[in-house]
Amino acid sequence: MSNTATTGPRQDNRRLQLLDAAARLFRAHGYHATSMRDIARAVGMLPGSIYYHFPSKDELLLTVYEEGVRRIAERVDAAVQAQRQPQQRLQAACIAHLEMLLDQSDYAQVVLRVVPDNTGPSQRRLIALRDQYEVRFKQLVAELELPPEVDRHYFRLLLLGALNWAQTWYRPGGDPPRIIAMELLRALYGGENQT
Amino acid sequence: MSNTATTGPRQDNRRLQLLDAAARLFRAHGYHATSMRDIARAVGMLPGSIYYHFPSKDELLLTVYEEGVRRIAERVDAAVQAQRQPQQRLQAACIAHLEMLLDQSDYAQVVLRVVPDNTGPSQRRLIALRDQYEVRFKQLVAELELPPEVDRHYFRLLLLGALNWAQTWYRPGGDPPRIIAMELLRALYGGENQT
Amino acid sequence: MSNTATTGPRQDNRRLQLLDAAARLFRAHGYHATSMRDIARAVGMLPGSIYYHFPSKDELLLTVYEEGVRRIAERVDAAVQAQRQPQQRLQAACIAHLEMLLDQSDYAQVVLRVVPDNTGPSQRRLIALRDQYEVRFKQLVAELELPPEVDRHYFRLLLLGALNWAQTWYRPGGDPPRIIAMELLRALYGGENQT
Amino acid sequence: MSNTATTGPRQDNRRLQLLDAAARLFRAHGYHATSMRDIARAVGMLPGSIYYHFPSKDELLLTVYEEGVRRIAERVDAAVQAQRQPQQRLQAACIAHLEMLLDQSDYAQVVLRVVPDNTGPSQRRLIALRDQYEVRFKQLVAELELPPEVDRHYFRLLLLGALNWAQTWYRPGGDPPRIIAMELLRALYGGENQT
DNA sequence: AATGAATGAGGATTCATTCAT
DNA sequence: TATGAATGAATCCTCATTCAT
Repeated sequence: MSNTATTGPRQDNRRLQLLDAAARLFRAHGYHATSMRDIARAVGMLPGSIYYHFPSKDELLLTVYEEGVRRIAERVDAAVQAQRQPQQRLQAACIAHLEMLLDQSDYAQVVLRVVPDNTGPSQRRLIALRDQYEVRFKQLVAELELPPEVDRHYFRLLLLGALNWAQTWYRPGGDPPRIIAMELLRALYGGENQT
Repeated sequence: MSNTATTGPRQDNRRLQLLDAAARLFRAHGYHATSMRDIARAVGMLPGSIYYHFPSKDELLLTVYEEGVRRIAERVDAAVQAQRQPQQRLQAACIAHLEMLLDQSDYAQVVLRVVPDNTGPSQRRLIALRDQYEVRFKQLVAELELPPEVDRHYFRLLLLGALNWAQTWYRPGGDPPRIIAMELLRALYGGENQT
Repeated sequence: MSNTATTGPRQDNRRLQLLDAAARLFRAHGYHATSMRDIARAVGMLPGSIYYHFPSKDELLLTVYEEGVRRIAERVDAAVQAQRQPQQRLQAACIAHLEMLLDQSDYAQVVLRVVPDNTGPSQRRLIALRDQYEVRFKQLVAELELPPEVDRHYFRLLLLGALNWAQTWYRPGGDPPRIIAMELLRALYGGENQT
Repeated sequence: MSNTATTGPRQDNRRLQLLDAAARLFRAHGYHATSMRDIARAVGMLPGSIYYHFPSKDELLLTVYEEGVRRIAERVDAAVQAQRQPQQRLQAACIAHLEMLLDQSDYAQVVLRVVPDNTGPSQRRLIALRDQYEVRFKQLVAELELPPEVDRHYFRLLLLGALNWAQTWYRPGGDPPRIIAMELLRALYGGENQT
């Protein structure tokens, strides 16, 4: 098990700085284009000093991933629990998901941006983490009323794909994530089923 | 302008081999994880020899991108022109798009898989190429009959996002791309508007 | 002078553990291939903590060397003193020497295995320690009856070389050290001089 | 198969320089204490440039080993073939062996000096090379007339051990290798069997 | 049209060691 | 007695690229 990002009893200050910097850089440039030197420089350390806190670049990514999943899941779960109606539960999830994804958390963005392919020995763990998060949406879609000819599997993939791909075209300054989420949902539901 | 892959009166044999190898490797491992050595080895050349054909790795990527856009656009355009009804024109486009993206063309896959971020000086050109391709969908959506409250901008982003994200979860052996495209569209249209 | 391992009125527990671990690892992997980390891990310490007990890796080696010489000398001396006849005194020395060297003491093995070359500033001390041990054999050979044309200097080098080199080809499970020592001596004496 | 050290049709100049430098440094400092930097500096190259000629440090060692065995075997075989009598054939072998070992060839010295232990993935090949060389001595000893109670296996180990260990105490300026070899043999044969 | 040989910078990682606590 | 955190230099090696031939 890799260490969780949440600190122990002590301050563990630099470890968190390190993790933050790694998340920011992985998100901005991808895994391969980010060097340990870059990360070290970002926190004012020497490259070798990172290895006191993390045994490898791969493990650093894994820890960022874990923390990313933890954070986005927390936010989405909280948003969902505040709603009763299936339709609104899903909407709340989408908004929270997109806000984390576009605006707020480098950690969460890494989870979707860094393709766990040829990133080292933790590949499978990364994929498992991602899947473990997406299970929520499987459930939310299951609760939903949908026309019988709609395959819920593809409905979920349609929705998540559209949300996740927003990372690609989103630019700060346009519509805020909340609006984007709602517009995408409106486009999806068409005229019917409106709240 | 870098030459397109089809340019050149002569055989230009090795150049094409080189492009094919680059496309295959960029698609499989990403830009940063693919080295010039890898590409050279794949065509039985020495790394230095690539530079007779291409001035840099960046330019190699750009050329693959251009060719990718050319190929997917060609296929999509042909599919669209075979249809008259807006609904079916869009459907045909989606199917062609997804087939290229998932199954058929390393070139096309690179266009979506390699995030043009910190991949070198051609960043902007890459993004422009991608955008230039997506214009087609803007037009196809414009022709479409849609409920008035649906924003056509977001409708397009929803659809393309869902299609493009399929790269992430698609595994050969599951439903073929054509079926996936149609299921996603059915999930999008819900019960209404059926052909 | 660095302290010998037995010095210290107190328990000096960790210091001894440290030496044992260092001896074991130096013997198994050599000086350069053994890191302070390895040694620390072997006794459940952090690398920095070693420096409370020893000022440097070099000094650690020196101490192991000293202890190695002390131990093998002790054993050989005891074995020799139990015999009267020159021939048998030498034989006893060879057996004790080989048993320590092949089987019993990591410390003793380090003395012969780690070539004191570019191992740090103690080089000369290490060589001196080794020489100081070998003096015993000079004496044992001096007592011996030998044909006049045999140079006692080379006789000693022949014998010690053969014994020490056994480290190279010895594998546990073959003849035990005692037998090896006696067979080598028999090969050396040929038919004559038999006890 | 690693490349042999003997040049191809071209000059292959730097490769040989590299091999020479590696042999010299491995002999002088051992494998672990010699860095690629050291080797590069010795031939006026940058460290990375070595990798054009050799794929790894381990392979460099392997090639030196191979060349070392080749050279010493060649010399020893030539010396042996010039003699008829078993006793003198062995003597010639010992002299040649020791001359290579002490004076002449860094390559040969590496074979005996660098313990193939924790030196990387070629360990077994290194040991095999060493064994393959020593087979000669098995044969030479087999031809020899020896008292029946002498085990020829141990006789060979005695002899080779004594010769090889000479590396440890030999200092230029003392008796030359030829004399040393003969003195060791005289010590071994005692008064009898003299030529 | 390509090779052989190299460059120089940078890749991740490990080293022995330090020192405030 | 030791730890936690770091240093600075070095480790082996790979990178994209160059250029005379």
